[in-house]
Amino acid sequence: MHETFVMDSPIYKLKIHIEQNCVAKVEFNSDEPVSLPATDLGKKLQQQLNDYFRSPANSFAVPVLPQGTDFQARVWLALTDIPPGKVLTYGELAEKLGSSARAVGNACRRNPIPLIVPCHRIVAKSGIGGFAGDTDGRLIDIKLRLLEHEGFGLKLG
DNA sequence: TGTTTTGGGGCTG
DNA sequence: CAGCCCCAAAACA
Repeated sequence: MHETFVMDSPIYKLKIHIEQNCVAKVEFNSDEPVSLPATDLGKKLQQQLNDYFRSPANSFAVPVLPQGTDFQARVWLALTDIPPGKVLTYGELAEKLGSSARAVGNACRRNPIPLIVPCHRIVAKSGIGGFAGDTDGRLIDIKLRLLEHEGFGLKLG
């Protein structure tokens, strides 16, 4: 089972990919027209996203497609333990995992499901860090706006 | 402000 | 396997 839909959000247009009844990928660069989810999971996720944008305290509870190396999976799982309104540095998460900041950054950079797997809650000790594979531009702006939505000022960066 | 250390991952032979 | 390169970091001089 495979479906893709595009939804609008206060932050950006979101393109959601669903495979094997799991969320598989999220993209922010869709210029395609908005389309409606067809599956139960798609509808549920759309609802959760709307709830999140209404209030950041609403987090996500959806199955995600197993992907990546063992280490990447460990990092991505750890990300889901960070609640809205909290941020960790790459180094702090690395310490929890017995790894290094550089390696954690590598894994975050390859997170296929940004926002839902909240890699935006990881920042550099000095600076904003990257988002969705980029280190500047539009995607960093989205990261800043997500963090702002979750209660942080625009001082990061 | 450099420079070095660092660990995961991809690529090549 | 080794060797080499790339990185969303951080420590250090």
